[in-house]
Amino acid sequence: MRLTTKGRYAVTAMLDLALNAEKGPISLADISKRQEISLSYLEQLFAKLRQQSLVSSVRGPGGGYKLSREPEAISVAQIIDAVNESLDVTNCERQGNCQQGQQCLTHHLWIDLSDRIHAFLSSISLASLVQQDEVQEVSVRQNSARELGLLDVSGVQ
Amino acid sequence: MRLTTKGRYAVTAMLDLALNAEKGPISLADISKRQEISLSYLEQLFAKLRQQSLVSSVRGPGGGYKLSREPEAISVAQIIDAVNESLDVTNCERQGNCQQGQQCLTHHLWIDLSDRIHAFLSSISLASLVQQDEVQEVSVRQNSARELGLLDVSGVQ
DNA sequence: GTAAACCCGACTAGTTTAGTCAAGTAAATA
DNA sequence: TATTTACTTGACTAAACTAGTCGGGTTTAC
Repeated sequence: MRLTTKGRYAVTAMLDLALNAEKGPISLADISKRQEISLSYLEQLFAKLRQQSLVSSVRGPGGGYKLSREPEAISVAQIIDAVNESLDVTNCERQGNCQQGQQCLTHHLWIDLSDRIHAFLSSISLASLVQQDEVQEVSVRQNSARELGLLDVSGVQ
Repeated sequence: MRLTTKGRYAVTAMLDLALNAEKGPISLADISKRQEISLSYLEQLFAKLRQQSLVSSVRGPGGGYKLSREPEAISVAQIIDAVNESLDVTNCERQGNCQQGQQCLTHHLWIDLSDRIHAFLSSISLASLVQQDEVQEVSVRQNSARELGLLDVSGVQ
């Protein structure tokens, strides 16, 4: 299993989309500024999110991305899966052939942990994240800082 | 967060130690054969396990490693931690300075997931693994296959 | 027709994993 | 005390992956 910035960026970007949904299509440039994620990298991630039908795109000026389903119907697990990060912590991809075609000593333990991680992240939808107080606060901060021009966003990272 | 063969090997090797404890010190060569883990790699892992006082070593002929505590007092989380694999899935190492010194949008989510993974693996001791039926079965298989010479272990992987 | 935005593929520096290899040191037994 | 077994340490490495960059497209609103 890996859970790196790739998966975290994807979830963060999708949450940004959910939070700003009422503004119409959101450009990757906007997400890039608000969330401080490289635009080119976002393009890579959104290519995969689009392939998995989690977002749809609108081309041309004023275009951008929007969620292709209700935020209630998109779980964090689905997003991480879409960008090819696996939540599986077994070595054998759950097949039980970890040692000469048979189960290794700790197979059951890793299956169990994988199931718990998956269950947790499947139980969390974008909609439930949007409702959290912490998320609301950060979102307000991000939007106000930007509108007030307080952040020098130009060349940062 | 990473959970790779490094952490899995460490847990497997420690469980092997717990299962074969009554035989006295267990050599890395034995663990290497039973669990099919490279001897040199085991040496690296056990150096770290010893530094964290999870095992103690006995030198000389007939020597090897043994658990330095009761198996009830060693958790899977401790073992993974000892070999420098982090169970933390945040980007900021829980510090909350993920975005320009303040929390990123998904900070709380990753803290929550990290806590759950840690709680799960902390709740599992070597002793509780030893008692599991699946583990018992695999252990019996490993020992009998070896004593009967059914496994060609020489050049495999 | 031009600019805003998405789309796509090639490339890459750096890090980590999962080891190998070689040269030791410590201690039990003959 | 010689020998052997086993631990100990450190240097090295191929392959894979991450987290990007770069350069060119294409689509569409105005």
